[in-house]
Amino acid sequence: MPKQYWLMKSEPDDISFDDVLASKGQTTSWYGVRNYQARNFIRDGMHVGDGVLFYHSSCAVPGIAGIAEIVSAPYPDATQFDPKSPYHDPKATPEQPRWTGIDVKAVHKGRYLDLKELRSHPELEHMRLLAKGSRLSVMPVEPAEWRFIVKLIG
DNA sequence: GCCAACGTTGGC
DNA sequence: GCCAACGTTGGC
Repeated sequence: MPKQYWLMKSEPDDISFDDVLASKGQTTSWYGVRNYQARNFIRDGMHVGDGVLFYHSSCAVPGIAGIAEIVSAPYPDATQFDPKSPYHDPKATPEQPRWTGIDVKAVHKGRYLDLKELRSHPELEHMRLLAKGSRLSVMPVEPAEWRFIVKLIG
């Protein structure tokens, strides 16, 4: 399985890249994805060792905050079973889970690439993130885009 | 807070 | 299966 690349959005007011860097093992459990397309990318596409662009959304300066890595297999997102969680799904059961989580480790923080800069590079004009109306919180990144962005981050 | 774009729900 | 109504995302 060749290494694949992903972009994952987090609201920094909730969990920022720095928060993950500061946490135990620099690793966080990615939970709360409640969109089927995004879920399918996690459940069916992600493997240990895949690269992740950690994106900050719904904040003052949206952009790519750092590089991360998938460090677990996908597993049922525990918050779906928790009635007290905002991510609770009454239709999900442990026997028939509906939503998927995965462990993500922060590996490198370089220069912050804000959205305006991302849009300024012709090399990135076809990024799914930048497509009109794109709202997915988890999406694939092309290897060429990944290499270009990693170079920019430094 | 606004609003465009997209996803989901539910009546029929 | 259609589609209107509603909810959410996320940049600005």
